[in-house]
Amino acid sequence: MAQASIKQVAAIAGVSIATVSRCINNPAQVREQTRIRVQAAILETGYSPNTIAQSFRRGRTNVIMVVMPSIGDPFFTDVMLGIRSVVSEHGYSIVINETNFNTMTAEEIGAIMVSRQADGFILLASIFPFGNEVLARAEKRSQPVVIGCETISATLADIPSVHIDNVAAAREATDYLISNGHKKVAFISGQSTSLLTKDREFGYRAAMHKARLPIEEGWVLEGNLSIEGAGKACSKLLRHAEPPTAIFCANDEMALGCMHEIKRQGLSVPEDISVMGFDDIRYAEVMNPALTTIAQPARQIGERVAIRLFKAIETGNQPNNQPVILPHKLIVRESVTMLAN
Amino acid sequence: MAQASIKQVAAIAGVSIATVSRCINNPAQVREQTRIRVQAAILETGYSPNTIAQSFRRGRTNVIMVVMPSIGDPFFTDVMLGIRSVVSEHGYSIVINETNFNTMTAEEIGAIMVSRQADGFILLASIFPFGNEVLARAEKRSQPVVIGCETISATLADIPSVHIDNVAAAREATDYLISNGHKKVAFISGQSTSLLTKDREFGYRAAMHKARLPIEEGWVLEGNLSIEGAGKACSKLLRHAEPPTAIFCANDEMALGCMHEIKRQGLSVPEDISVMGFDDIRYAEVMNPALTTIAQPARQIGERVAIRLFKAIETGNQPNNQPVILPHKLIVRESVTMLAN
DNA sequence: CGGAATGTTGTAAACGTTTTCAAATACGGT
DNA sequence: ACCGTATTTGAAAACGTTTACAACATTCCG
Repeated sequence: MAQASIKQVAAIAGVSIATVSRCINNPAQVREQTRIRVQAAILETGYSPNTIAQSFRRGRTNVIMVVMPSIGDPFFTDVMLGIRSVVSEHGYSIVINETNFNTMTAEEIGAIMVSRQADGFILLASIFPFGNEVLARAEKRSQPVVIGCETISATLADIPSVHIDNVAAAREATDYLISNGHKKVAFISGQSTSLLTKDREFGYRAAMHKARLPIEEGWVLEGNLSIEGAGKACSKLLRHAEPPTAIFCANDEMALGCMHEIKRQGLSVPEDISVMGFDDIRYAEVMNPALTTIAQPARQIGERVAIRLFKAIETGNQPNNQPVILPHKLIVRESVTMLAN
Repeated sequence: MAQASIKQVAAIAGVSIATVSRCINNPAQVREQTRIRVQAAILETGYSPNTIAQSFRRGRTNVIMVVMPSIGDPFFTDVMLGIRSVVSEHGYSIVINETNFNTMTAEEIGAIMVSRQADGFILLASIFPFGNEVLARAEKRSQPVVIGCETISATLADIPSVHIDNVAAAREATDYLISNGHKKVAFISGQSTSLLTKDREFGYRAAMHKARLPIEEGWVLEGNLSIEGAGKACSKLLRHAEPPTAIFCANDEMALGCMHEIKRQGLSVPEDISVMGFDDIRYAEVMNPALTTIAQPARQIGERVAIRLFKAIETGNQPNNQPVILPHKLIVRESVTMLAN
């Protein structure tokens, strides 16, 4: 037997479908005696409303779509924790859409957003070049968009966002390395499409410049935010004519890749070379040596992003576009040490 | 201006909505001259079909729902890789539903599945007690279900599944510890609701028993598949009157937690105590010492699960219920060493 | 007891699409 | 030019809900 519809429930209970609908959505409105009859019919048929039909009719899905680089990234997973807590408080569900670390084109993302399966979007990935066009379409059907973690290009400055000050944090991290006597500091960035890691690179360069330290050709490399990518970059760094004494990675995952590669080459962290990460994922503390890094308030970012989104959904307006900047924190552990000389 | 509907496109192109629909879904069926006019109208209005309406009308969502313990778990993330590749080949999308490591009740999961938002389900989590009732409902509306990784309770034996032989793998892991001279081997399991880790515990017990090695009271503890949970369990183990010389963890995440705790207590792996994991997540190799563990063919599991699901979707039948058992592999690294004595 | 006010229910329209069926048109062959 | 066939199109129904509106029933008050 196929799934029961509201019609069959109505027939069995001897009422109209409107009454059944009211029993479900607004029980107070229907007489107790009727309600009991309908409840019985629902139980008997095993009826449950067809969500698709509901969404269709209501013009509302009660779904939030989160666009993120990868579900495998522990940092974004922590952000999701915050998002989820707020989203489920509002009785909404989450649909996750991965960009596979930004390899999806803006058009692909746009196509997905356009298909109207969500009432709002949270963008944790840099979608670039991300046309205003896509956002205009989202706005056209009043689907608010909030950006988390990522900074965004100037042309899209009017989209609300929640993130830390990546430039300042990277500067602080680099300063810490410098204050530990390191003069030769390398940087491993993310993909060139990731504006967020560009900001971190900018902070690194600023700190080096301020300390009047040169950045040798070949000290700034692109990992792809992965262990493997960083391993390759690190290997190049170690073979560099002027090898760095410290490596600053744009995320922890890459820092782990570096540490692994350094060990593989028979060197050790931090004795031979210091490594600094970014994000403070849960594996950072567990590493040996434990990873010195910058902590982001991941969960809190998630919460704030979601809160802003729901404000927009509920008021029907895009939230005000002032970016929310949350504090970061340098976490000193064992992977960076004072340069002996 | 709100989002254009098919009606407006039809009006602009001077055709019926049926023709517009055909232009999108079956272009060969419409005359080129007409098609061009319609295309122009689509471009002009920025029209894109309302997916909700399509799903509603078609009675098909083109969505697969994956129920998994946590998106933060690197192992399941790898399984997802396999699932995704197959699913997107079929032009379907994925909706992920987390059980937060099985803290969701079977009723909650059931409610989600029941809401008919997906054409099929992949269960990577042990949902227990998982009533036949829920599955019956899924069957009623012909939504096939395939289980991955998890073994399932006997009563549900007729659901198709894809997984490794967890009992044999755990036996092998334990045998490896024993063959390294370890006689005092502890085991940290997952939550009691996780049948999968029960199987691993069973394998561990079988190997110990076969080697005529006693399992002291307090050697089998419950972590909750997390770093923290394992840390606590490990700490108890280290304070045990008869402390083990090796700890076998039901997953790698917990093995990392153990290694961290052991280090925190001023001991070292593997000199003072050996640690063995399970899953071979990408962090296992990066650890220092690198983690000895059992590798599961995660990606392949994902692919096979998805393939079975689509076979069921396409034929309209539940796939045959023979479980597919994929091979596991012992990965020897550095965290287990021969017991000196 | 009349009527107003309130409470409860049913009818029917609407949401945007796909699809069946029939009608209309084009085309090829004589 | 005409018929038969193939191609192209349109009208209308259907999917399962929610909801505006109207109708009916009940209660309350004077």
